[in-house]
Amino acid sequence: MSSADTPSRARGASPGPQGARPPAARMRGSGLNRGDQLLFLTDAQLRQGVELMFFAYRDMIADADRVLETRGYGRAHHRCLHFVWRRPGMSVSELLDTLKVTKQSLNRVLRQLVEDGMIDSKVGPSDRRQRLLTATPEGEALVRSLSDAQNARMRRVFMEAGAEAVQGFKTVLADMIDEDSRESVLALVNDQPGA
Amino acid sequence: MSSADTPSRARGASPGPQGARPPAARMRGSGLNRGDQLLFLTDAQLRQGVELMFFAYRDMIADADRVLETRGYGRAHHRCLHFVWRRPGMSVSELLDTLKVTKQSLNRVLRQLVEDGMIDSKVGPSDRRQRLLTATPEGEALVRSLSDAQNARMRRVFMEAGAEAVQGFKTVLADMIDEDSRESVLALVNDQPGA
DNA sequence: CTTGGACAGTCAACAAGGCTGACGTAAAAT
DNA sequence: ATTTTACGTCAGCCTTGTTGACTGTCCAAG
Repeated sequence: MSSADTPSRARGASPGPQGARPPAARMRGSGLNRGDQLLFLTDAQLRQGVELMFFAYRDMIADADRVLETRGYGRAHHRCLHFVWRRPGMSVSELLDTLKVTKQSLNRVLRQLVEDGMIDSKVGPSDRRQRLLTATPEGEALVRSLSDAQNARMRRVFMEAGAEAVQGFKTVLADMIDEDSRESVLALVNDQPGA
Repeated sequence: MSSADTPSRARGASPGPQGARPPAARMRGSGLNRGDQLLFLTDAQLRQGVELMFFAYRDMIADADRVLETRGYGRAHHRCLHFVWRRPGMSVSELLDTLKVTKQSLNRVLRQLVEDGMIDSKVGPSDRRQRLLTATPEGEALVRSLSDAQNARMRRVFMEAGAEAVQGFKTVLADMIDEDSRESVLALVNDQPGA
């Protein structure tokens, strides 16, 4: 079924992942639009992308884990609290849709967070079936300390990589999101908190 | 070390991945072109990076999950089998180090994979304490169908984003890896399978 | 040689956080 | 008014993470 070396023709290429090695053949100015270079997208190159996602995610997550551990929370609490903070007043089902987990998984950690006073849950005014969620001041404080941990890494990386690389990074990640949810996800991601 | 032309000042920043909504502070028409603007690395921009990693990883992983489900395996099996396939003959502790999980988590799934004939485990010839792991033909077949699922997404994304974006993507991810393990991880990632 | 420590891997028991299914209640549809 | 649908909750199961105790192997000091 597949390919050891199926080169699918594409524009795009990336000689080596990190900037440590000098870019091999760049082929600039080939006369093609947009990404410019026409080159082979081998399975090996795609595999590199997947593996890099794994390792980067693994290490990025670890920053927050260290903070969570001191509070007795896990990753599930983090995700839940983070998005509630991002969208104050969101309902449980909106949160479910964002996290793509089941109600029960969410409910367990959500209940803890409410009991612990990190999240405030109140019955929806127009639709009383809903529970509208908001982060309390304590919840916000925790979100902030979690963000700080991860932002430190991000800040270093973004500075080292430079603006163009960061732009590319964001473009690729945005494209990687399922098309169904992409629009709403990007609306969330790009929404300014203070606004 | 790793990167290209990195100024110490925050050069960088990417307004938004792609416009689902033109975010505030776009600085368009400032006379500086994209990539060259010197701009502040705000917390909001860092937060976008973290959130995009979450969503992209979530959806990327889902591709493989669908395949795994049909075989009765989970993500842990996937990771384990994948890296054994990448480094035939690797020992259990090397694998532990790659995955950064504890022995027992690994051992459970590893045992299943060995029992199911996906991985071959043999005593190390020079050091009989070691168990050297290799993917069997069946294991390789499974790895391939898992890769196919994820590569389809990667291929589309890489083509759509273009070569430069892909380059930036890989640069940023590589920088995001813990410095301690970065070198060895990149050696693994960049290692060509057929070589 | 042998003994003690370090290292590789295994096994047992437990916790976190996924999942499905059953259920009560509120809103909508008939 | 009654059925149907949607939202949130509760109970129970399974995967996969963790720590701790254990076996077997290697190597170095006595």
